[in-house]
Amino acid sequence: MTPRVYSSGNQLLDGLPQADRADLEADLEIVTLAAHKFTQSAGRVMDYVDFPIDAVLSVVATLKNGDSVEVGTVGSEGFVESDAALDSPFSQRTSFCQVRGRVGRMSISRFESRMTNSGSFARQMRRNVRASLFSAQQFAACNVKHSILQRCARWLSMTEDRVGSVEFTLTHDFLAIMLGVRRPGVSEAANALQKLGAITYSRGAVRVLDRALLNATACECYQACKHAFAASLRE
Amino acid sequence: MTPRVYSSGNQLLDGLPQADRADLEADLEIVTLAAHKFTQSAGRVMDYVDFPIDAVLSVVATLKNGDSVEVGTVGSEGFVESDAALDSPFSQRTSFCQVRGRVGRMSISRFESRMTNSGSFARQMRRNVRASLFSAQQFAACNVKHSILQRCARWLSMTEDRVGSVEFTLTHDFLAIMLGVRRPGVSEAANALQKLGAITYSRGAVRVLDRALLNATACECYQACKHAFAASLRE
DNA sequence: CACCCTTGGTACGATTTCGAACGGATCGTC
DNA sequence: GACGATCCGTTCGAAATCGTACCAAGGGTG
Repeated sequence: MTPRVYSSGNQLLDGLPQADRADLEADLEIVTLAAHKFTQSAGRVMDYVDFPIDAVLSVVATLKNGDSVEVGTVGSEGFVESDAALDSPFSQRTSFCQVRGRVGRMSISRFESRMTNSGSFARQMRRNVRASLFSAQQFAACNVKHSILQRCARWLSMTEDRVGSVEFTLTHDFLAIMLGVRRPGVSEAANALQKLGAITYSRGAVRVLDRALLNATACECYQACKHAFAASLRE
Repeated sequence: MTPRVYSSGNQLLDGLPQADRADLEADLEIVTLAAHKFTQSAGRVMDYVDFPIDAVLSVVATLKNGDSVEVGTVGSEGFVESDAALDSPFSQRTSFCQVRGRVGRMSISRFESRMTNSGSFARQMRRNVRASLFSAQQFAACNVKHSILQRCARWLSMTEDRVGSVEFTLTHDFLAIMLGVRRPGVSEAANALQKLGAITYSRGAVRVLDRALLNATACECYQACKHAFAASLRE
């Protein structure tokens, strides 16, 4: 008989050695987040760290004029916010729930305690930070080199992977903010994707019809980030 | 009589507690890098880590079509490459010397040994990674929201701070690659900055005439990154 | 001094994206 | 079933940026 091992639903946690997972359940509060619910604020002390289960969180950089641009997308492959694994209780960025779902929430004190007391835990978190850094860098290049259509397809591909469902809710307006472009720019791109047969789109609900086509329409940044996160879980 | 304490010229190292600095000299080889000399390659094992003294290094993301975009600038406030502080001997990105000068070079094995054996060393490195992450995220937003003129001014401001001299060498062509734009785009912006009286520019040599004006022409991202790196050294 | 190579000023039309606005369609609510 | 709010398709001219190309000036080299 195999021993029952707690499974949180977050890949980062579930990839930890059994010793770390044994007492994990007590440190995690399962919280269901509504779409657009904020989870961290830039410059504020973090009270907790979130390990998404089926929620998708977005990390954004906010400019002085109020514009926000997405600088990271986090699903069950990661956690929010990276700063906690870099010896800081302050979040440098704002984050919120992009697609409704559950997260495993750990108090910052328990997180920090695990960081100091478990080498395997600390390494697992840092490997994820590494992928997040890679991802932010990739976005920097992507934002200046790829078209709105490519970036839309990239975003939808990344989100589909994280949601784990071909359908999820998202308005053009919101996606435009994430990509740092105008709303009609997204509408045009979304329409093009619809005409291609890659997706259908209706009143804030996306459905991916042809995943391969969607992925192929996305720029290389989709695969690059996917591989970076996969590698960070594997190694 | 105050004890003679080794000073490397790199702020990150010189900000370490005395215990860490005591035997630092033996682990550092002072290397003078020529402009455009590569120091790390994406996907390759790192042999060493560089702590710039008066050199300025650039970290770039390279796309499949060969285009490179700068995703990090590193002077004496930091080190290259962050991945070493994130439990990985592999560099995720390519880096090279942007402005000729000296770096303190430490073998990856000595670096890793210090990371495991000195908490203060590890914390100092991770605080810098945190600033690098912030910076990469800021670039992502900047690249999609700010004009070429603003980004040129940002780049020149950042580099002037790191070089520690009002004059340094840099061609329009190279700056265009870093910013991910066309060379004539940079020429126009550089010309505008020259007409404003912020800089002079001639055959690959920039001279900053009016630092305040240059900084003011730059987007907020200049100050944001500056503060992030300053805070990472202070805390 | 003649040459060549690097550097950067400038111009061209093409393309993308912008900012702003209008209007139609769908949905929830009363 | 009427209403208001949300969502999105579409359009407009304006602006930024692109890709490409050509040429002039400066500097190094032989």
